[in-house]
Amino acid sequence: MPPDSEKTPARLENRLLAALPTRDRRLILSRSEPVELRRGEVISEPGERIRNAYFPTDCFLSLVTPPADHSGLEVRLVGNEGMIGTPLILGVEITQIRTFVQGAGPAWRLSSEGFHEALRQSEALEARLHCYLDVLMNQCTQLLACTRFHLVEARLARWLLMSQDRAHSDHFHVTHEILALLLGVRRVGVTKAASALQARELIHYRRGEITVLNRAGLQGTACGCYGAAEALYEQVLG
Amino acid sequence: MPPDSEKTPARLENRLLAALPTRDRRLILSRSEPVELRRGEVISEPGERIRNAYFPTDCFLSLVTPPADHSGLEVRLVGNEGMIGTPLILGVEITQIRTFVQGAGPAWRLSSEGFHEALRQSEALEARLHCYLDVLMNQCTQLLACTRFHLVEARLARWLLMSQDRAHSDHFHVTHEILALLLGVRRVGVTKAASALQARELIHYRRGEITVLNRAGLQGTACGCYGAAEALYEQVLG
DNA sequence: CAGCGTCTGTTCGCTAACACACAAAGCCAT
DNA sequence: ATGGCTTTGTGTGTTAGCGAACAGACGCTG
Repeated sequence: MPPDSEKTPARLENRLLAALPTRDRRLILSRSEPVELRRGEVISEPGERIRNAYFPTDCFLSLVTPPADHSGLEVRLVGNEGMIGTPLILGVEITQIRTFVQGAGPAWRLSSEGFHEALRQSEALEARLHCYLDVLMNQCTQLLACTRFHLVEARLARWLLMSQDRAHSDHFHVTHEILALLLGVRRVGVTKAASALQARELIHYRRGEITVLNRAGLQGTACGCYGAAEALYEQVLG
Repeated sequence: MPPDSEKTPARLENRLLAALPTRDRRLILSRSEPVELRRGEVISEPGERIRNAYFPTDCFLSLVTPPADHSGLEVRLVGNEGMIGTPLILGVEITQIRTFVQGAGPAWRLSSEGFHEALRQSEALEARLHCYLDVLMNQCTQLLACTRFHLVEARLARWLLMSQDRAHSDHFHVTHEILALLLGVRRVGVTKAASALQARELIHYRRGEITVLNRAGLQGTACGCYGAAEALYEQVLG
């Protein structure tokens, strides 16, 4: 279902938690506190210890490999369908990637200790997060092929669609510069692809403010990876 | 340590299992049977149910996204440092990728039921496999950047080194055609890169038989991803 | 030893994306 | 309103890798 034109005012839930039995959901929410994440806020850097887990409710974040011998590359976009701090599920407390906030908004936060307690006490939570991990691994291999074979314009269209889903709005903030970092291409490449999309009236943008005008058109331009990744999630966790 | 010039005759163990306490190792080995995998043998296809888990002892396998709108692409190379059937660790019984044998040799095989029993009864096994999963996820993101940014010649050199490690020999079988499928490039691209390496006397090949002549030289040509991926494994599981 | 399939080498034209450099336009603050 | 910063647009030349097609070399098998 395509999001409404305006941000839905209704309170959003995190989809990993919403599907749990009431008891289990209470168990984890009782250990959580609501926080507001600001755009650009950095949640983790490679090599750091993971202090908190986050369950986004109406915000979304990018996980990227930081610029090293290359320019940087997004490996995952997480909204209220996922969580931040997945290594904790496996008992690992060190992250290898940078996480930063793409779209500002509320999330549940709990300490790694609190998360572990909840995980030990709720089999339903553990089972669901295990399924989530499997989806992530498969989405990662999909992203691998996508990044290798598909053109920048298609990959950009895909990113915009995913972002629209996670923003729950057809409007969100992101500059060409940032997109270049996420897609692993030059900023100029983004400008070229984006203006092509704008020329076809699929999107409109202006100084970092992007609006999706024609979602169906974007889907036609995006590679099949868009639908495939979402379908996999729905099939396992939906 | 570089492998010997000839295949080591000593019986190899699977490194995930070898590090377990004796009790736990017995637990899982008692449910396993030794099998010989033949080169080219297909272990799984996308969408299939996972019937068995495998712990390679002296063989190695490729996991690939099958050719779809593109040519195919290797997502993982597994030898006696890993296992086949990782979704089972998360309680998932469906695979999304093709698995086939790259280098023939012995492995332990056990049914998915047997694997689950062992997993339930051995916390040490579960903990170790969880760590393995975390390593895999990180290696996948690394592969993503590598595939995006590095040149074919460097990626080929990396693959040869990884393959040499897993073959425990400086000689193994693989054609340019297969390599093209694994690296996600045209066969011609492999031929070009491989002849460059051969011209510099780093390798020798002839009709699918490849020999590594100068490992240090190959390492110089390969991208840093080679060392990084191995180091991550050693750090967590070594 | 004839024949066929497999494997490797080479060529030609093409294009997506690169690197570098600079211009213009919008927005904010002093 | 002016100067400075951020964001977007454009232009030139280069390159790695693509697609398609073909030729030679090796090795097995009948």
